[in-house]
This record gives sequence, structure tokens and C-alpha cells, in this order.
Amino acid sequence: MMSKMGLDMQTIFGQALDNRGLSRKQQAVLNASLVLFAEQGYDGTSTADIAHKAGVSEGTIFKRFRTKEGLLQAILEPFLNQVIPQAAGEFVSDLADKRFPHFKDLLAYGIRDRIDFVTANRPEMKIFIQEIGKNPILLVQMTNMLADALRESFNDVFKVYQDKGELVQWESMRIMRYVTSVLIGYMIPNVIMDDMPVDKEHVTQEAVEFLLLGLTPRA
Amino acid sequence: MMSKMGLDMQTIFGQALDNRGLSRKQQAVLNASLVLFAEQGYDGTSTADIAHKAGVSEGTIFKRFRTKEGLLQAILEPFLNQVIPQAAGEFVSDLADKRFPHFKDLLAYGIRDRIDFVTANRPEMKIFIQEIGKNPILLVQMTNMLADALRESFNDVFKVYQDKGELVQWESMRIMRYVTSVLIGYMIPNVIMDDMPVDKEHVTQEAVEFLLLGLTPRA
Amino acid sequence: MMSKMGLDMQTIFGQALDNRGLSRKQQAVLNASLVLFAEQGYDGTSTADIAHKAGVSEGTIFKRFRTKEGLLQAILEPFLNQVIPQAAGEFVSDLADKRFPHFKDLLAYGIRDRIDFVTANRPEMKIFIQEIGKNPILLVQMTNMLADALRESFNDVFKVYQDKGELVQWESMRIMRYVTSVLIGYMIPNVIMDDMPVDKEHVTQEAVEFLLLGLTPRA
Amino acid sequence: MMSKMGLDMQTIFGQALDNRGLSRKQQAVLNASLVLFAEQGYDGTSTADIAHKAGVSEGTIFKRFRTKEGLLQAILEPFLNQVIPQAAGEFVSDLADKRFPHFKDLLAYGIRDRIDFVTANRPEMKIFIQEIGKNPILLVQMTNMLADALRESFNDVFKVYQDKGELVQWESMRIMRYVTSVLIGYMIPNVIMDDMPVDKEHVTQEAVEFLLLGLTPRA
DNA sequence: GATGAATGAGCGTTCATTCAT
DNA sequence: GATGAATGAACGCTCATTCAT
Repeated sequence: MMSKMGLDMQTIFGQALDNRGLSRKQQAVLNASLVLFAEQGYDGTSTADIAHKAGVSEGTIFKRFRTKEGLLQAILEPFLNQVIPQAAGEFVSDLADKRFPHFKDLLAYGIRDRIDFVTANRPEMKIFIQEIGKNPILLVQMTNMLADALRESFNDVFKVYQDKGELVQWESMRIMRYVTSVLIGYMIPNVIMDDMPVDKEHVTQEAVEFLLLGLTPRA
Repeated sequence: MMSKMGLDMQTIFGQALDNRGLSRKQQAVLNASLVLFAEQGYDGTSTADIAHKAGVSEGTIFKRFRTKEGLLQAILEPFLNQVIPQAAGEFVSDLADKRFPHFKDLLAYGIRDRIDFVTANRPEMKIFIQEIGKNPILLVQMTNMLADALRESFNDVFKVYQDKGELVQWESMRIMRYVTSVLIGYMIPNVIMDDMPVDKEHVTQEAVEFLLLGLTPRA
Repeated sequence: MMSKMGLDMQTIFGQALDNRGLSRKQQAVLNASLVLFAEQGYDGTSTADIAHKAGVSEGTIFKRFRTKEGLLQAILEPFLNQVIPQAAGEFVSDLADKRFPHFKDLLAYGIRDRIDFVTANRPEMKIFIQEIGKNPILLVQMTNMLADALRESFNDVFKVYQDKGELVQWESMRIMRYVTSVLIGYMIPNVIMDDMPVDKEHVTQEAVEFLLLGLTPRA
Repeated sequence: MMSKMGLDMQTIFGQALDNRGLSRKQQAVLNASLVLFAEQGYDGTSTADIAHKAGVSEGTIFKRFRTKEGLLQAILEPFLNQVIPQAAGEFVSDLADKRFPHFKDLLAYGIRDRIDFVTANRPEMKIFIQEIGKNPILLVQMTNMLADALRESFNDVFKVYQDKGELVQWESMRIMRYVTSVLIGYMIPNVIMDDMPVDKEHVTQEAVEFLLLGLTPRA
């Protein structure tokens, strides 16, 4: 299901591809690209590398994906078509549905959830981060889209706790900025380093402790 | 206004280069590389691009810097081994010298100062960020270096306010993590986008408000 | 006339190449390299020259041969490891099979045969000579290889005539040294100069006359 | 003193240089070139290598020698201006002066002498051999010059022994060819390999034994 | 006379892309 | 649809040569 954000990736990437309908070989190409782009970077990976790892000929890559850039898009497009709905619509409605008794509970749940999300999408994250360096517009577009899509939903979610006096009366995007910043601060080394595991409970506990302090109004 | 720490990167960087006896043309090569690597990435910049922008022949680049990689190192090495440690050391001793009456004052001063630092070193920052994607060890090295260099100093600085009951009793690196994360959250778009200015006072005021809340012990 | 030893280098060389599955274009690359390396030397020949002469793109060279050095090896390796040992082995067993009545006959036959061999492999010879100047170990390796392979065979062949009193009682390699030296003395200008023909019968007659004198025991 | 052969090197090399009158730095350049060209070949040696080994600037090389090719000429020209006179005029008149009682004595003396000569000029020899591969005309020119210059002198020297019945009645250049070929056969590995010493007495004894046999008329 | 920074043409090599099979 | 040989433009880099000091 498409998120209600109506996030049209065509807008970002032009000819987005429907990855469903890919043959097994084409899937192998996509998997090989994902791993190699994440490991060695987009520029550091040759189409010959990809073809070899995927066990196909070089021609096969271009038959389907037209250009090397098209391969990158085929990787990032579904990532952005799921990341954004999930990080946005599903995530926030999930939070709303849960009707946590206290903001603290919501925070802990949300942080654990996002740690899982990042962990599950590490290669795509890494590729995305590297691409942002070269194409910064990606970052702004995604940020703006997220902001537009989530502001109202988070307004609603947060209002409950703000009314209870459990959450500062800042606008929801400012609150999200701090939560996100702290989370990123903990996760960046884990995303960038392939072999650095994350202690989910420890991170969650520390982050919640700090954020709760910073986001709870003083008496 | 530049921070009074004397954090003038032009000065530090310039001296480092003078020490190497770089000629005007080689300086031009370094400047062109700095701009182009930041704008288009290392891989996206050809040595012909650099030579053209610097107004020199391609041979001139290799005469002094041996390889394209050597050019990157000539940019990052002084940044990592001289600029950052020096700036960090000066920063923390500066904070200690100032003997701010309250943690709030220290926080505001420090944040403004680091915004200036980032602003003054935007191209190097951007190149560094991009390189981290390919060579994650850089990140670990820098983090460890800074942690080793600053832990004790910050322990001392923070202890004053912790004793006064103005600062939570966390270890200094944890406190720094949150300050840094929040600051990075505000500055990343500014570093990555060439043309996105930062509203220093607004960012300082917001960040201080949140961090003060999150780092002040509850009654 | 080609020697009946079947010393058809085209055949041997060609098979070696076929075994590698070289396409027609790659064959053209090898042929062009052979001619150009012999004419202008390895260093004096650019890969662009080779590509142009072979009627292929420069990329084609590197697809199969990896490096320019690889091209040289693809020429010399079969020459050294297949052509020369095979030719040497066939040569000596051929000499043994013929059971010439007198050493004089053997000498004349062998000299004519080796003149044919050198004539048929002039380009490879020339390249090999030039490479020896840079990489002298090649010479030692080949000399040792030939010595090991041929000593005993020549011992047997020569013994017949030594027992008859037609050949001095020196060890076979010393005898070979003189035959080879004289032959080389006659052939070197022919190998080095592209357009200098050799008068096979005249050389044979002169060389046989001298060698016979020098290798026949005095009464 | 110029040899009486009147060997005008100008003819071969155009602008031959008078190496006398070279400053100490220029001599250092020449020495460095000699060693490096012999060690790594002409193409394998850069002018930067030479300048560094000679302890001068690159400009100095070109001030005096115009081009890298000019350096090669400055090395080979005196070699050819001494080698040829010495190998020719002085050598042959020396042989004549000695008035050896038997051809055998002349042969032994001459071979020892040429071994010494080759040993003393190994680097130049090696460079010359390498250059012949690229510029075969050098070989023909030198061979013809030697032949023209020496034929009559050797005719005279050899006639003494031919009249005594100690030497075959071949023309002197044919006799020289065999002596030279055998000597070259023994010396080539020594010239090409830097570290391969030559057993002068052993070589002399073996070579004389064979050549005497081959060049003495049968009863 | 000597320097060495600078040059720029040319090199070997890579690689995304095409296309005949 | 898949192949992989072939392409050719572009790359990083070398090096003989020049020239202002």
C-alpha cells in the first residue's frame, strides 16, 4: 500500500522501475549491486564487478537497467518508497494506535522500532548516505517530504501528551529533530562500520533517559 | 564574527602549507581541489578539472602531490592532524578559562563557537564526510582521538557545574554526545548544501533551550 | 624449404593460441604486437600503435591481455616454453633418427636446419634478444633449460662419431657452444636487420668447413 | 690521438660532443647515465633518475646535452671513438709489434687482451648491445667500418703465419669472424649479467684449443 | 652556468555502454 | 532474454623538455 503521503518517487527519479517482475538474474544483479555499492561505494564499483558477483553477463545489467545510474535508482527507489511510508505513515499511525499511557512509553517503543529499522536497512542506508554527499538535494527533498507528511500526524500524537503535561509545547517537528538527532548520533557508527553491532537496549535506555529529561516540561 | 579562539582556519591551514613550501601554483591546486572535491566529490573530480580550475598544467599537480590520492591527503591530513586537535584543545581550554558563571552560559558560548567553526571549515567538512562513507576507519580514528584528548578536560570543566547541581552527573563524553548530536542535527543541511545559510542565533537559542532542559538535574 | 622436422612455428604457435581461444581480433593484436615489438622494440611501441595496426580499439588489447607486459608474455611465453623446447627436442631426436654416416653430414644438416628455424622465427628472436638486455635472467633460464634438456641426447648422438674418431672427445655442451657461436656469428646480422637475407648454402658450407676442422681430432 | 682509421663519428652521430671540457657536474651526469642506462636500459631510465643520481638539477642535463638522446650519444661516441681504434688500430699493431713466434701465441695473447677489454667496458658494451636492437644500422656500420679498417692489417699479420703453414689460407675477415664468434659466445653472459665473473685463463685455454684446431691447416 | 618549477603531449589502463550472435 | 567481445572516451600519471630566476 502506498503511504497516504502520496510520495511519488517518479518525481524524484524519473523512470522508476517496478522491481516486481524482475527475473532471477535481474534480482541477482540488484542484490550484488546493493552489497557492492554499500561495501565499496558507487564509484568504487564497476559494472564488471556487479556482473561477476551476480553471475551474469555485463550486457544483462544494461538490458534491464539501461545505465549504471539506473541500477542505483532501482536500489534507492524501493528504499525510499518504503522507508518514507514506513518511517512516516505506518510508523506514526502505529504509534497512535498503540495509545501509550505515557510519553515515556511511546519514546521507548519508537526508538526501539527505529533502531530495528535502521539495522534492517543498513546497506541501503549506507548507499543513501554516500549519495547525499554528491547529490545534497536528495536530503532536502526527503526532509521536506517527511516534514510535510508527518507534521500534522505527529501534532496529533504529541498533543495527547502535551495536554497531559508530559511533553513540552514545542512544535512536533522540533521535537522530532531532537529525537532523530540523538538516535542518529547513536546509530551512525553502526551504519557506517559494517561490523559494529548496536546494543539496542542500552541505547534505548540512555536515549530515553536523556530525551525524557529534555522534553518533559519543568514543574 | 570569528570566534576569539583564534580558530582561523585560513591561518592554521595556510601555515601548514607554507611549511611545506608550496608555491603559488601549488596553492592554487590545493584550493581548486578543496572546492571541487567538496562540490563534486573526490571521484567526480578529474585531475584535468583541478588543473583547469587552478590554471596550471596537469603535470604540476603530480609533481608535488604524487597522486590524486596524495592531493586528498594533503587536504585532509592537516585538517585531521592539526586543525581538529588544535581547535579542540583550544576550544576546551578556552571554555575552562572563561569560567562561565552558569552551565547555560557555557553551553551558549560553546554552541556559537562550534557553529562558527563548522561554517569556517565547510568544504573540508564536506570532503571529510564523503570520505568517511568510503573509509569508515577515519571516523573511528577521529572519534577516538578526540575522546582521548578531551575526556579529562571536559571532566574538569563539567565538574564545576555538576557540583553546583546545574549539570547531570553523566560522564562527560555522554554529555558531549548529546550536545554534538543536536548541533550536527542543525548543521548537517548547512554543511551539505552549499547555499544554505544558518541562523546562528536562532539555532543557538533553540539548542540551548533543549539541551539545558535535558542536561539539568530535576529537583 | 621448411625443415622436415615439422618446425612450423605457425602451426605450433597457432595451436597454442587456439588453445587460449583467441578471437580473430585478439589474434590480430598478437600479430601486430609481434611485428611492432620486433620493429621498434617493446618500449618504442605504444598500445595505440598496436591497436591501430591490428585494426581494433585500444580497449580490446587490455580486455584479453590485461597489460602491455601481458602482451609481451603472450608472445614470449609460448616461444620459450613450447616452441624452443619442442623444437630442441625434435631437433635432437631428428638428428639421432637420421643416423648420418659421418659427423660432417650431421653438421651440415643441423646447420641448415637451424638456419631455417631462425629464419622462421625472426620476429620472436629479435624481441627475445631485446628483452634479454633488460631482463638477463631470461638468458640464463633458457640456457639452463636447453642444457638440461639436451646434454644427454647430444651425448648419445655425438658418441657415435667420437667412437669413430670423427669428433673430438669434448663434452657435448662444449661442442654445442662452438657450433652455436659460429652459427650465431653468421645469423645475428640477419636476425637484427629486417631486410638482410642469408645465403643458406654459403653459410652452411663455410661453417661446416671451419667446424669440421676444429672438431675433428688430429691424427 | 685519433686512430689512423680516421673513424669520423660525426658521420654516425651528427653532433658529437667533445667530452673534454665537461664540468664536474656534467661528468657526473655522464657517469650516472652510464650506470643507469646499463642497469635499467635507456627507456627505463628517466632524466629525473639521472639528475638525482648525479646530484644535479634536471635543467643541467639539457643545458649541455640538449636531449636525452644526446646523452646517449655522449656515452657511445667516446666508446666508439676508443673501442674502434683500440679494437682495431692499436690492437692489430700491437699484435704485429709483438712478433709472436707462433700463431698459437698470438691467439692466446689476443684473446686475453679482448677479454680484458670487454671486462673493462662492460657498461658501455651493454648499452651498445641494447641500442643495436633498436637501431640495427649501428651494427652494420660498425662491422663494415671494422672490416674496412682491419682487413689489410690483419692480412699482413696473418700472412706471416699462413706462410709458415700455421694458419689456414682463408681471408683474414673470415678468420676474425670465427675468433670473434667464439669469444662472444664465452663473453655474452658475462656482459649481460652484472654479477657473472669470467675465468679468463680457463676461457683462453679452451678457446685457443678449439680455434687452433679449427684454424690450423691439416697436413 | 645552474636551477627546479612548470609544462603538455603522450602513455597505459579502466569502464560504462553497445550490439551482433 | 542473455551473452560477452568490442568499443572509445576519459582517466591518472610520466617524463623529456623549457625557461624565468
